[in-house]
Amino acid sequence: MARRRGGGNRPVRMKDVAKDLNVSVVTVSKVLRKHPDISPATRKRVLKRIKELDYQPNWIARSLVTRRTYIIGLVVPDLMHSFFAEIAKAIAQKVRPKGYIVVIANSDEDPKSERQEIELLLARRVDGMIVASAQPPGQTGIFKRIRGREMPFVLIDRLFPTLDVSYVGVSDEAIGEMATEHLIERGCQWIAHIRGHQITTGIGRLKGYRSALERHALKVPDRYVVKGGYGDTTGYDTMKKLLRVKPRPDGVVCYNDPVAAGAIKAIVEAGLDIPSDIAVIGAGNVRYSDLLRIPLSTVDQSSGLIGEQSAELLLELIESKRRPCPQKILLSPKLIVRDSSKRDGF
Amino acid sequence: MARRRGGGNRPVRMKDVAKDLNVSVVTVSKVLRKHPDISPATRKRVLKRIKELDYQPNWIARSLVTRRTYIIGLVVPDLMHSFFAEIAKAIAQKVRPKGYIVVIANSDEDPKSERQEIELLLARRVDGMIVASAQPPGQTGIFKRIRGREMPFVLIDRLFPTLDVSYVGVSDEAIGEMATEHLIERGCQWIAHIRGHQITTGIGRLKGYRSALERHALKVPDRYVVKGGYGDTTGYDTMKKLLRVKPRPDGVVCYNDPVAAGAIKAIVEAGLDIPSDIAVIGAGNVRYSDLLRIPLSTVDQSSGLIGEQSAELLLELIESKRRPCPQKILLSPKLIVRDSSKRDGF
DNA sequence: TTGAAAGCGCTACCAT
DNA sequence: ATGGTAGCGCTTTCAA
Repeated sequence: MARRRGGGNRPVRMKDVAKDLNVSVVTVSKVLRKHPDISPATRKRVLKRIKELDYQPNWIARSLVTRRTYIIGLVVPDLMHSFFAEIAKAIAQKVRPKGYIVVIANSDEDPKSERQEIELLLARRVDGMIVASAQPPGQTGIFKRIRGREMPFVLIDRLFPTLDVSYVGVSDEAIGEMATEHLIERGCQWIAHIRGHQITTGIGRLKGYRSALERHALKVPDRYVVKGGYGDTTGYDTMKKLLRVKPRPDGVVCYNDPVAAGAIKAIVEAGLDIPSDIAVIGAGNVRYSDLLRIPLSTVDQSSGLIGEQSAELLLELIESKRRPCPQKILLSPKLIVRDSSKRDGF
Repeated sequence: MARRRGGGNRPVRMKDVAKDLNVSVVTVSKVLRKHPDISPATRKRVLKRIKELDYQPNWIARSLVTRRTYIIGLVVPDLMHSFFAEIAKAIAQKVRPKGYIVVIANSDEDPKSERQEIELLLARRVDGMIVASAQPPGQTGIFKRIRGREMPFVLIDRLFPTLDVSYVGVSDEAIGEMATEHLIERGCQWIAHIRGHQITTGIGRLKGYRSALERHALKVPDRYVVKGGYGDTTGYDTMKKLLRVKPRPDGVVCYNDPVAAGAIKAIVEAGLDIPSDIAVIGAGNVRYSDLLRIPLSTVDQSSGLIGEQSAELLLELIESKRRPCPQKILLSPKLIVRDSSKRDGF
């Protein structure tokens, strides 16, 4: 007994368990995989010895045979953005009970780096991938490559409409519309938009902003739409410019919460009141939005749900023999009203 | 040629490359691992065919032989806290060039869940682990287990002094001292402390707070130290209590930035001015600290550096034959002065 | 410089 | 219900 514990201290193998019990390796293997045709007596003996020896199955060896790694790859533009961190967390939670682990890759919002990360995951033979892509709208080559490898994958957050693949996210157009609609209801007349440079999501929100205005027959000149970029600080600088536009905007729809936070700072510094002079709304409902001096109204993108649903979709793709058709899940945005937009209507 | 591309579309193997070229599998293998004794001619032919067939080595098979997975496990209490997200990012960046991928596990600040995650990584035979532990101070069993498995690992952020293991982080005592010292310099007399419940880091910062006061012969009664907990909102409630203490504190050292953000909110709501009535300082220098209405002074813990250094340490442990002795790296905290503490001294 | 053989630890398949 | 055999795709060793 207690063999292999000497020189080298290598981990216990099935063979060791089997030998101790005078059964075959196959029997042990079957017990581990809960195979039905094993007598209760043998099963018990095996289980007992396994515990005694602290045996742990070798995933690598198993993977080699089954061609399954039980690893899921997640590619995000920026783990530091709490939106993606939350998605990552939700995914990990969802797949863990099924035995999968999650490898997170950062693309840093760079298309090329994203492609490299995906190649790496491909080479590692993960069982499936979830990608919030930083590719520009037309660039779908990498996704075709993934599909060519017959690797299950799900896109999240950033939609590529021309592509027939599974997707989970919130309609950006709906986000833009909902935010704008809200400010209109609150009596804003001159609603500006700080748009994101991130083409795929930025365009959608801009479109939503425009269609909401249109529906309410509000004419707002183009100079009310300004580029805000993506970073934390850009909202600040952009808002400063916006304050010089005449007539001064009385409402601002921001691409996302970080941008909105910057905008708020600029408005307050200019000595104006939020929301009575200018109402502000963001998108994403990131964690700290409530902690800003003026708590920020926002459109929630239910990041947790995105994570859960995409994980579920992916597991289906992985575990079903016949590949189900790609499915696009559009989640509804939710309006969160805080102080930054709490002004009376007319 | 182009064999194995038919039924099933299984990935190309070394064998396929070899057969096409009339060389042995071993030769191909050697080329891939840059083994010296291969003629330049053969090498070139092999490389060419590999590219043509888009061959990718099977990591699983390789792992089975070499007993190396090239996977590193990272266990953090909360990926949503940008402090840990940044560490994760830095680690991934550091180890990637060497071919490692990183699996991130969340413990949700729960000791038991952390132990389970660690067990999982152990079972997966990762090459090494980096953990920011949520274990209470005395509980070192799980670390001994990791060591028993001869698994290289590095502790970060949370130090366990009784344990002789590698560690990278900032001295919590130094953080507490630096923050307190700063408020003293700015002329605060009645400095309160909102402490964290997180025993291992909370205790250290509290200690630093106390010793700074002592050095300056400032007597501050115990009622100036209150429990703030760990979440985002607790700083708010705690600060409210603190405002009723007489004489009213004119400075608050907060356990971390999220707590400080809540405290700021409470102070402003009470109609008091920051920093002239009360100066506030946090710790962690999280991303949004600059975006709060009153930009928050803080003690930076250089999360990026923690990631880099711990990764470096771990790689050393993994890649050196003879295990180097455990090394404890204490990084220096850095003071970041923003508006929340910018008041004149006396 | 090249390659045949053995084996990493497991599972699949088919006898018994 | 149990087990022998044959791999999975690679690296290692050693002989040629």
